[in-house]
Amino acid sequence: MKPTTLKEIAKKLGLSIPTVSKALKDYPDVSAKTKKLVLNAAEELKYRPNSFAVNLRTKESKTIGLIVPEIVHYFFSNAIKGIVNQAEKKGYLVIILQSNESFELEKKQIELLLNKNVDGVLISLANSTADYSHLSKILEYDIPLVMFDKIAKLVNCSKVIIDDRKAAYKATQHLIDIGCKKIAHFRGPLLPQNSIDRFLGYKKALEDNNIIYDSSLVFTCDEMTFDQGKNFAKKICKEQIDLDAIFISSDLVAIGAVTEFKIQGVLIPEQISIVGFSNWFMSSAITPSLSTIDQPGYEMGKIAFKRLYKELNLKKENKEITPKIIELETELVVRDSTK
Amino acid sequence: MKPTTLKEIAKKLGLSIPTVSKALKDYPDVSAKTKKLVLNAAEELKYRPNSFAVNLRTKESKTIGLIVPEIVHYFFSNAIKGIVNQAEKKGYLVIILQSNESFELEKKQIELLLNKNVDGVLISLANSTADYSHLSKILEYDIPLVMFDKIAKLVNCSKVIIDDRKAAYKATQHLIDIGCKKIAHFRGPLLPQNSIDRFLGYKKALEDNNIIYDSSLVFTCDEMTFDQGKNFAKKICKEQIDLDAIFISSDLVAIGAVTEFKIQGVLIPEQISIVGFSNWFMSSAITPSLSTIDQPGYEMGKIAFKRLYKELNLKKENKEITPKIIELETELVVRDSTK
DNA sequence: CTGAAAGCGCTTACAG
DNA sequence: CTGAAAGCGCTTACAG
Repeated sequence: MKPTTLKEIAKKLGLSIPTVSKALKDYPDVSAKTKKLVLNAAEELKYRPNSFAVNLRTKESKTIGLIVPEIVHYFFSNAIKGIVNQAEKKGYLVIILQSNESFELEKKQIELLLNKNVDGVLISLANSTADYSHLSKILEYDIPLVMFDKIAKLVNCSKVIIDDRKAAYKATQHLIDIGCKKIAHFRGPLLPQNSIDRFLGYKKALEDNNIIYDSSLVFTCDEMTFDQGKNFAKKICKEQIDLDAIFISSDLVAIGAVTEFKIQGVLIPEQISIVGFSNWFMSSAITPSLSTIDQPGYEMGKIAFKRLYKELNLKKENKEITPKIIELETELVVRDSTK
Repeated sequence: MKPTTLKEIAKKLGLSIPTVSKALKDYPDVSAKTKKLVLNAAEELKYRPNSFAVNLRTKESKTIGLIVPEIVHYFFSNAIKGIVNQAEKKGYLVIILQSNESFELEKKQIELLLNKNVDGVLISLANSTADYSHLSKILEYDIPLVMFDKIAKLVNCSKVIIDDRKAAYKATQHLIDIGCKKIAHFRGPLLPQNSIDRFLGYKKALEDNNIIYDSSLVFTCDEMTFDQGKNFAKKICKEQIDLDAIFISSDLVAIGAVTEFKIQGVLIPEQISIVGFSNWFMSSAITPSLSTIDQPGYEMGKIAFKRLYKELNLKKENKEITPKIIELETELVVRDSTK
């Protein structure tokens, strides 16, 4: 079945194409009678505007691009969900791309989105992204850009983030409050701002409580996996590293650690208290349930889109866009691993 | 910065628009000298074809639509990943939508995709989808459609599936082989083909082994959640239901059950052997590790796109599309919960 | 080898 | 109230 065009409706009714177009768009200068005729014919012929033509005329596609480092992550798939749902509500469709934590891929994908003429871009950066010219390029083309969670401070666009430093501080302070003195930290990779900030928050909490920072208690994960958690836990047991608590930058890693500690017979929280990060749904399910920082993925996605939507509209009205940093509150969720 | 058009390049070089267009597309009837000139100018002016105009001319957008019931599911996010990666390789972009297991939303979203003039559609159905006219509509517009995992047998399009019945049979047979005699089943909701087939495979295995099917041993989950698993396990303990094995249609539900059984002091696999379904990454992580059926999500997504790609090309060549059912092999992964 | 012409399907400013 | 005209930016068949 071929799609119907305005031309066909016009021909059928003996009207001109502009009149049909205007009738369908309910322009005030078309007679009610004509409108009715056109509407009926459109219905009958199952008219559907050719979006390619509309895009070309209006210079917008009502489509945005989204790049995340990894789709298969509870946090990101939740963020995607928030973005997609919100976008749909506002009449926007979302093209999704995954950088796979690769800087090179991320650059290529931004090219793809620019070639596609998306109206705006939402991005959470790859861990390996160290240069930001590909992002500046988006801005140069006057395409609204909003970064969320994994951001680059140096890029002058709106950002939706949590205060990682504060959240990490809160987590560490909690461990101190329940009496822990030798607090280790499993941190994320070196480059991403999040891991840096979480590490700094951890360190600051120690300092503020007069606990001497000991770099030998900081373990750096190159990948945030279950096995990393297991392995570090194994190492701690094997080398009998003396500690009574760990603040771990990711629930998945934390659950790996908890699993290994259980196997090794280490009691949680009696011997080691643990706080994770993200409030992955499994953290409430495991035994002992995991204390953690709730990182609102769905909410972040939703708000990132909302901000982008605002900028999209500002642009349409030729108003200036002033980048905005939106910081969402995080909450410490206390569970059995710190009781 | 305004995007450069062919017109601008033509003007700059004193050439016509068609010549510039052909030079950029490396047509053989343009002189090498002109090509060089044009290529240089295009580079310098950062020319990028206006995709809206290209779409309108070529009548294709190199974009496909994807609808899944739920983005935040390990299986689906993996399938999405497979689709997006494969599509990118073939020069296609993917618009993603989530039906939220709602039939109504699914219908609306198909309208959105048709309005968008996507080149093809990939879909995994909502549990509540009971009527298929919205899917037939896609086919009526000659838009290639491929369903994966959650399919409707009645729709005449290509499908990528696993043999759920066979997989369930395999899982149940394994429980029988290790000596279990009173085998329960936690099944999924009533409507989806998958839950039906898995149930039938379970039943068939019992029959083939002369074990009498007992409907009181079948527990129906309305949602496949951790808590459902916990709750059914709790019920089994409380009512002291006599069984020595359970085949559970989802790893998440199975892990919920395992967690509850551990709390209740039921030994796995000594008292109850358990086989899950999907091979979620956590199933190898928990203790005891969970035997399960490996359901290749990434692979299914990849192959679904490949099939769609094939149909997209057949359509371009005006060749007829013969729907194809592609069945992927599943494997039983034996772990500690059945040893 | 180059370019004038037509057209993809729509929208909108303008004339009548 | 209706329609002829122009144009969005490109591609392609055709003339020269």
